[in-house]
Parts: sequence; C-alpha cells; structure tokens
Amino acid sequence: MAQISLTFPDGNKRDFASGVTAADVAASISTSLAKKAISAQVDGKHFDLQWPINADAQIAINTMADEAPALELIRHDLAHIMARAVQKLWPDVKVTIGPVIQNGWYYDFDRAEPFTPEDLGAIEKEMKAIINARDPVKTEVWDRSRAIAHYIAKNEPFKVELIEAIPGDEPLRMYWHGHWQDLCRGPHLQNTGQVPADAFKLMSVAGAYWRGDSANKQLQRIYGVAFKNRDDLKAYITMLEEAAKRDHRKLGKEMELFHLQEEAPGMVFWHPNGWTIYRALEDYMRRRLRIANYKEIKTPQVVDRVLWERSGHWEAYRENMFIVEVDEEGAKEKRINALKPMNCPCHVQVYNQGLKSYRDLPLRLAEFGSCHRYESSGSMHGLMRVRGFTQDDAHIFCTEDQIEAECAGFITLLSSIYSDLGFAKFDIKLSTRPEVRIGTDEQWDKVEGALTGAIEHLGLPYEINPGDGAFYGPKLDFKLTDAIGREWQCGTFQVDAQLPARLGAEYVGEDGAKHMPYMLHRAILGSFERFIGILIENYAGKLPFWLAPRQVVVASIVSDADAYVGEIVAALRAKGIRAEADTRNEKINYKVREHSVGKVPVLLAIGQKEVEERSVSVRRLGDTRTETLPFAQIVADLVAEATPPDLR
RNA sequence: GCCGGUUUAGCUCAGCUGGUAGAGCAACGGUUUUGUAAACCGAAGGUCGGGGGUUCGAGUCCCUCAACCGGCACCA
Repeated sequence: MAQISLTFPDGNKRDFASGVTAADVAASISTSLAKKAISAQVDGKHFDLQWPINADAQIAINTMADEAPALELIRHDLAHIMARAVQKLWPDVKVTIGPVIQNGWYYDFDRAEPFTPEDLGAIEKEMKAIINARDPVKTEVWDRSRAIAHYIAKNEPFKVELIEAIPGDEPLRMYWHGHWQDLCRGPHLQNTGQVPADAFKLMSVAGAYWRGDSANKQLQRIYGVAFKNRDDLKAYITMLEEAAKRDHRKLGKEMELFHLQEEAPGMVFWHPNGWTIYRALEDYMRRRLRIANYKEIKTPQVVDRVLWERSGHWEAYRENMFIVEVDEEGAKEKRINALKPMNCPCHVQVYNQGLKSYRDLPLRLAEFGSCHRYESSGSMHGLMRVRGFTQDDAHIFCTEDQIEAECAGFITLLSSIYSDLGFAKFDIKLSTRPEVRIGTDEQWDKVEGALTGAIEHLGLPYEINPGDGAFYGPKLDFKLTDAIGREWQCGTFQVDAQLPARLGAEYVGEDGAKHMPYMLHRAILGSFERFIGILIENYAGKLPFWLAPRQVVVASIVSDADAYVGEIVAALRAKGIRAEADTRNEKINYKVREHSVGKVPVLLAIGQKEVEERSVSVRRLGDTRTETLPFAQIVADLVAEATPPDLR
C-alpha cells in the first residue's frame, strides 16, 4: 500500500499507509490521545476521526480542549441527536436539514401538528437518553443512486430533493447515531456519549421555509444552544437575560421615552423624554452636516403618483408605499398620492430648479426626511423596524471625478460621528456590480475604483460583496458594533447613475454642454428611530450626559430645603441643563432608587447641611459614593459635561 | 405575508378541568420631615384586546379580526 507523510504541529513528520484515519494516527501517538481525540485538522480542514487520509498533509489532532472544533462537533451531533429523538417520539415526522449556528444549532422538520413548549421538554429528555446510551457514531460513503433509493424507501422527500440538488456525481456521506441514519457531510464525534448531557437547551420553535424560500412549504424549526459544559450554558443564559434588560422596548417604557399603539402600528409616539434624545441627536447631526458643507432642505411627504412613476418607485416599490387617495374638488377621478418612502426623487426636484453649472458641484442636499414605508406586519420590531421614520438623508450631486473625494469625505464624517456617539468600531462592506446592470464596464470600473480608492486612501479595511450592488451603481454599507458585540448596519453610501437620468438632472460643464451628474445617496445614522433604539441598547439606557433626557434631578431630603432646590434647578436650567426638582414627600432612599431606575445620570441630594453651606451632595448613576461640592462648582462642572462632543 | 405563542387594573403578573376577577408597585387621601436603591395607614381602581358563537352560565371552549412577542420571508 502507498505511503503518505503526515506533518504534525511540532514539525515532525511520519509516514503512514494511505487511507489511515486520524483515529489511527492518534492511537499511534499514545493511548491517552486516542481516548481524548475528537477530530482532526487535516490541511486546515475539519476531519472526522473515521475519515481516510489519502495524501501527504499537515495534521493536528483535536481534543475537547480545542474550543472551536469541540463546539462544532457537540452542536452538530446534537442536531442529529435531536432529529433522532423527534423521530422516535413522532415517527412520521419528516427530516430536512440541521446546521450548526452561532451558539447552537437548529433542525427543520415537517410535521402536521405544531411542536409545543411541552414537546421541547419531551425531546430534551429523549436526547439525554440517547446521549447516556453512548451510541456509536458510524459513517459510510454511498453513491447517489443508493442514497436516493434509500430515502425514497424511507419516505423522506426532503432528503431526496436535497440529494438531487447536490451537483455532479459526488459520492455522499451517511452517518449513523446508533441505529438512526442521516445524510451529512460531517464530521461528527465517535459516540453520542461524548456530548455533554447537561450543557444544551432547546430554546424555541419557529416557522421556517424549506430552502429559505417563501414559495416553499413552511417547516418547523427547533432551535437549541449548546456548550462544552454546564457553566458555559449558564453563562449564556445569564447573558441573554442581561441583553433582555437592555431591550429598548422595555427601557423605553421604564424611562418614558415613547410608545406604540394598535391604531398606528410601526409609528412612534415620542414622549417628552424620548423626544429630548431625538432632538439632541438631531441638533448634533445638523451641526455636523452644516460644517461638512451640506445644505439642509425640507421636501413634501405627500407626492402625486406621477412623480413616483417617473422615478420608477411606482413600478418597483409600490407594495411598500402608503397610498393616499383624495377627492379633489371638481375632479372626475380621485387623485392618487403616495407618502414618500424615500427622499431622493424630491431632492432631484430641488436640484432641478434653476440651471446648474459644474461650478455648483458637488452639491450636497440634506434632509431629515420623514418617510413612510408599508413594512410587512411580521417584520416590525420596536424602534428598530418601523413604518414611519426619519432618515438623516442626503444626496450629493457631483461629477464622476468627484465621487472619490466625496466618498472619502463621507467616511471621515461618518467615522467621527460614530466615535462621538460611542461606537469606536465599524466595518465597511463594498457591494460591486451585479449581473443585471445599467452602464458600461468602463463606468463601473471607474466608480468602483473611486470607492475602493477612497477607502484605501483612508487606510481602512473593507470586505467585498461581489455582485451585491444595485443595478444602478455600487454601494458601501457601514456596520457598527455595539457594547455587547452586536452589529448594526446603519450607514450607507450608494452611487446612482439612474435616478438623475430618469428625472432629468443635468448641469452645464466647462465645455458648455449639458451633462448628467451622479447622485450619491448617503446616510450615517440610517433612521433616527432605529439609531435611538441602538443607542438605548448600547448604553443599556445609561445615555451619555449630553444625550440623557433628564440630566439632573435635584432631590430634597427635608422640606425646608425646597426653596434652595428650586434655586439650584433654576440655575442649572438657565445654563441649558435639563434639571428637575423632586421635592415630593418621600425619603431620600426612595428618590435615589426611583431616579436610578429612571437612569438619571446625576442626582443632587439637598438636606439641611447643604442648605446651610450652599453645597450639593452629588450622586452619579451606577456609583454608590457621594461627593459634596459647592453650588457654583457643580453648575460649572455640569455645564462642561453637558456640552455635546462636537462643541468641546 | 407565513408558522407558533401572547393580550386580565397605569405597570409587572396570578386566576386548575367553564360558576361571575386577584396581588405587588404606581396614582389618590392621610400620617410621617426623612441623609443616598422601596416609610406607614386608608380608600379606590378592570365591558378580562375588538366582534361573533356554544352554554342555564365564558377571563376560561369555538370562530374571526387586530396588535404585540419569537422566528422565517421581506428590507428595490
């Protein structure tokens, strides 16, 4: 038999017979390694211990101490164990696919009856029994026809469809967990007992379309999470609870920021506290845009369908638009208008007023544009996905040669704004030309080159999403990372050669002829509603002082202090600080608790002592210590602290 | 839009297999003048999401609509 040479992580090489398995290799090293081995990395690929190795390769044996492969195997085996448990409990359930995902796995089933939460308990119990049985895991390679015949015989139509969709004549791999068989590319553990029985949990049932297509049958998906040990599972569940505590919907209620109600789904009712955040953010953005030489405009919300027909939205976006029909006086037919879902067509109308010269370009038109989109009922989510929202929108009209500089200027602005708002890290994704597109390849080369040139010039890393651009131009997406590691796509920069053409935008060039400008769609926050939701969750409600809706509460300890409390509040308000008095007949403990829960950053407690020495006792949110400061000093300190970052 | 779940007092939630609704907090009225995360007492508060049905009787069972929650699909 042919020999192959395997290279170990320490650089040592050894020869083995071709077809040797990683299990054999581990056993040849030591019995303890053979026991501990769970899989191997063979030339970087994750290999099952049972798979034959047929060529020279780098090899490293994995044990449970190797976090990534261990978790992948545990989760993947659990997917199979769960499917086996489900088919044991309900033999007529059809199986489909069950991949590993972040923190766990899911498996999609076809079953007439819905799975209930009680079913999940029963499945978990059955899974534990399978794990405790320590059933061996076996694997074989089958040819397609055998596999198809097998699944036809077993009446598993989804598996048949799956195999038929696998291209070519590739042989297929089968796995057995005990007697239970599943088509799977592997790798897997060696027996079900290697899965920790106390470190997984079935989380939820949800509908999911077969192969992700809403035209297909809807299956039932069961989600599970799994870790290497019970403590990790516990930590994960604690993390989920912590994340739930920063849910902006919950905090929005507790902090009296906003509400939503049935009569206006997806439309925000901002309360005084929430609107204060909104205004602070808007004022900040307005200053930043003005300094970056944007011109702010305001355009109509209700616009005749004629304009939407011209812009192409009526054809492409109609089902997402709120339509307004009006009986005009004397008119034979109803006039049909739409609430604008986007600002771009209106901005072109502003651009088109008066003949533009190349000297006017780049022209940056900004609007805090109030838009409405009829989002599908199942997609709405607090402030994150709404039907009525306001974009920090702007369109830059420029020549092709100006795109790169505009792009660089935009990224610089975005980066500075994210940093001011507390987001140090963001990623850039470039979406390039799709298959179906307008414009010549030379144009695309130039425009894509302008975007990459801008990013590279700034020395920033970026990822490419090939073919994911719009048909009218490439785009950049900007994703920021929040305090608990979640990513949010907020900023966008899109090059558009289509809308200016459709709506007849032009300028007179140096050559005296008319040319079409490019239009750059761009946003930094995305929508104010969503961004405020992100801010609330990022800060867990403890917003930075300049954004906090109620910055200071001045609380009396005794009623004799009320007059002095009033004096302090008046002094702070005179300096623009959002201060409130709390002179209710309550103990200071009660007031401290209430305003801590309400996320007020600074509490000034005033008792007899403070009245006498004209001082204040300062307590900051999240800190149990207090500090006594003179009246004049606290006013000066808080004024400095309340200054927005761009004005410091 | 689809699958599943939920909807009871201002808020958070109880209410078993159908017999006519309950707690804590808040708000209100008193008492208390208080020193850094919930003082005490009292009275009050609900067409049980909307509509329809079954039943002698519905918060509870059925149908339907809506909103919300978890996913899926969507997010040119």
